[in-house]
Amino acid sequence: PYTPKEIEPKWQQRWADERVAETDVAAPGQKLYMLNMFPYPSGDLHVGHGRNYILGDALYRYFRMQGRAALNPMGWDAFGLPAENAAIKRGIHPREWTVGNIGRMKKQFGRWGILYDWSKELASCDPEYYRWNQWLFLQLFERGLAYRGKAPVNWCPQDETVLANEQVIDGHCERCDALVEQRELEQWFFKITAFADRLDAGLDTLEHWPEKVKTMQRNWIGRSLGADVDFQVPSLGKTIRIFTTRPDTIYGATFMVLAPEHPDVAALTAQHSDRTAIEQWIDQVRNQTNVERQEAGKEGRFTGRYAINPFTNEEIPIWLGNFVLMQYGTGAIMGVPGHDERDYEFAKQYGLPIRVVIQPRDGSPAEPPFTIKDDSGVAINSGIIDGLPVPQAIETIIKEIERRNIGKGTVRYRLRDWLISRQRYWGTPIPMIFCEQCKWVPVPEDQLPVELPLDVPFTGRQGNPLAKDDRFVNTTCPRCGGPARRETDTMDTFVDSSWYYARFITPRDDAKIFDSRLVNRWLPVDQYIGGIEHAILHLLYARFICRTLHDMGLVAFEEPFTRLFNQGVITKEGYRDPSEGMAWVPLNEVEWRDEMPFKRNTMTPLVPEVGKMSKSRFNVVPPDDLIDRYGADTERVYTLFIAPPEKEAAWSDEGVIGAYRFLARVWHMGEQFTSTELTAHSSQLTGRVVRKMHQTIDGVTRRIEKFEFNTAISALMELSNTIGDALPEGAGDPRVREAYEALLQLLHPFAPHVTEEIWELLGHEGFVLTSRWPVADPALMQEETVTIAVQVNGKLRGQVEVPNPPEEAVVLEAVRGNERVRSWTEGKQVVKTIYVPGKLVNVVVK
RNA sequence: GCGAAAGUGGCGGAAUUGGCAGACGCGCUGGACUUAGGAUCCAGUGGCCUCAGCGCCGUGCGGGUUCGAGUCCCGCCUUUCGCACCA
Repeated sequence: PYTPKEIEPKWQQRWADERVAETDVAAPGQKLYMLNMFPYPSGDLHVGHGRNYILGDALYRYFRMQGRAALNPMGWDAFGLPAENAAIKRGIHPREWTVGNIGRMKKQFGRWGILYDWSKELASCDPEYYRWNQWLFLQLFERGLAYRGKAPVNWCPQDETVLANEQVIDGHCERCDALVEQRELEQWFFKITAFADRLDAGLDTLEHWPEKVKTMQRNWIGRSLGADVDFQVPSLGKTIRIFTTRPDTIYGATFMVLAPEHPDVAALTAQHSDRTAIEQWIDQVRNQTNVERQEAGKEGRFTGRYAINPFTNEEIPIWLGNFVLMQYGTGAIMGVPGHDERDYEFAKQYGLPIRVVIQPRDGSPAEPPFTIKDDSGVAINSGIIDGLPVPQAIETIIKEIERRNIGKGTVRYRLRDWLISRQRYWGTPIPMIFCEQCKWVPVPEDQLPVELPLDVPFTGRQGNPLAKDDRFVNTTCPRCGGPARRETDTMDTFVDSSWYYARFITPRDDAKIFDSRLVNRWLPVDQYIGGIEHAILHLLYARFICRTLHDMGLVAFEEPFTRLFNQGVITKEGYRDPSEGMAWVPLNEVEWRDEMPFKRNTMTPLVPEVGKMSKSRFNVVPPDDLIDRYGADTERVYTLFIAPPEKEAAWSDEGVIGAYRFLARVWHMGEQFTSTELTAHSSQLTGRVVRKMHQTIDGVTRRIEKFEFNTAISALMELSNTIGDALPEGAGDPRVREAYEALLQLLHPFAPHVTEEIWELLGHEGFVLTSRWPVADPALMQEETVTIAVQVNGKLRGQVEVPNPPEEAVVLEAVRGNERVRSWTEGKQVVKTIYVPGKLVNVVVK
């Protein structure tokens, strides 16, 4: 019988002992760098996590069988908040907690039969790794790409730290969902905006990235072309600069709106008739978050001042508005209510004039707000650009603006600099020292790493424990030797993950960040696999840091990941506790879930819900029971079979059995082959088996390359069924046995343990992994006979079996109803060749 | 609101190019073997009928192109995801 429980540990041990996945990066060969995004070691893995790693392993084994020198390393994104929270809550040191989790996860990878090159393992919380984070910081600092700046920043009151813009979702903390506050603080930033244009342009070169991810990055970078234009404000004797993407609508600008934070606001309102009221309003809006402002609707106040529209020379009122953002553009806009929805809404509310300056090309009247931007719109009532289609109008007006020296064509980005300071303990210390005399001084390279002290108290109150550790904080200034204080903020953990893929090549190098020669040989990563949740954060930061490494001359490429694949999540039916903040009560989920949707001890009704596996939803499937009962191969095959890998997939406990039965059948067939002598006896079904084998080799190969693992496995099931049909009589037939062995090889990436075991029982030396991937013979792939359906007047009139498929089939005449079909009636009798090898053909005759 | 993707049996999902719709698997029905079956094996399984016929209907809804449409075109509906005052 098929006993995965005995087979699997044996092979896992063998693979580990033989170090089959260890790659010599200096050895020659056609390189292939596979990488799964290194995980945060949060603890136990469930079958949902498994998808990602099983996928990568199947692919890795496939490439190895293709003879590629493939590298498949793994490491740990080991700094981060959960470790610190665990320390506060349970009194375990973050390091201890993290190391324990790493051990459990590593063991789980082993039980899944996943092959990683553990000789290259790294963890970002090790000083030997994070010292290079610090080194990188210093390099960026030297180049002006790391700087300290005061800016309104996102503050999470729950986690007591600042957050990057990328970590704020709808005004809430990405991690704990607390409402994020705006605070004016001095922090460390990386100047990612200096790379906005290159990061945007580079997306076009990423042919093998999902469009979705590229679109998300494009939107995040937010490149827009437009113009800066200066409007005179005679009463102040100065100009105010606005930014617009629609300079072609400038003749329709009937007012101007400034953000309440705009630096000229004070001067503009200084002599306002009701100064107190307007200042009160400004204060109120300033204290609102963007979300609150949006909820309030369009609100504004007239400043009492006017600007001059440089093209109409009209006086236009200057307003303040809650919908204008100081962070984008110049913090001032020209109001064109005829052609912008927001301006239109504002104008309607305050009775400002609306002027139409663009209309549809066909001359039909434009209904404001008419926002067409392509050449189906034409400028009207617009002086020098009258009659021009929008794109030309934009071009012409920008030239005129530049000629008159009142502005220029500009490119603006939505992207803002990356705030990397975190007021937390468990992260890379920022290697900077503050001295009253010399101000901020970088830690000299030879003093790296600045080590994180391990013996600090975790109270969970009053912020970062580092700041209270005098031995850490007090130091001397590297420049003047006077007393100084260390920076106690640590780096965002996304810094750690922005370059780890390069460190894997030479992970133990203690003299430099990595070996450029070898990194240039192995990188970029050929196949990167991970969740879509990193579409912006990690992948954008990594692309940015890669460019900085490129500019330092350390790497020869600008894009770190050639191919990207985002696997979908695995969902399961479960329940959600609608009462937030209630402690989770452990319970016997299975019994409880079926019986009553109430949380034990509380009687809080739970809401049925299908979703991602999580403890709070009571729908986590731990792999252990599953593997004990059916084996890791079953989980692997089921996980890949369940759905296309990029799609969300619903886990079904019943469905698992199908994968198990399949493997058990393959096993059972193996027993028949091992107990039968080869006799050269030919079964009637042999021809069919041989053809099926070649078709399957071809199909599975193509499907793996296209990440269609689900249909690759279904094709293997078909081959298995076809071979099964030829048994037991066929067991002695060498050609049937050949097909069976091909099945084992094709199946190996998905179910490595069972295929290894049978391979050995069949008397082969060595592992399937080191054997070759089979090759299909196209000549033997074709069907022996082709079924031709004959239709008359569109009705099926029978079928014709054609042995030894002809080069072409012949249509005598094609008809539709009583009508001849023209395109089919050229020539005399032979009208159209419609035979396609391997396919059913409809021959239409009269 | 804007943008993108997707709608196929009881379920997960198949279907190079427009060419046998529903592969493969789950579930279900019947049978075999069994003291037993939540094991295994065999058969069946889209719906309908005047129920075995060379039958009718059928891929979200309504049209269109075509000898032929799940697939292409037009218009709706629904769902999911992303963005959301970015001027």
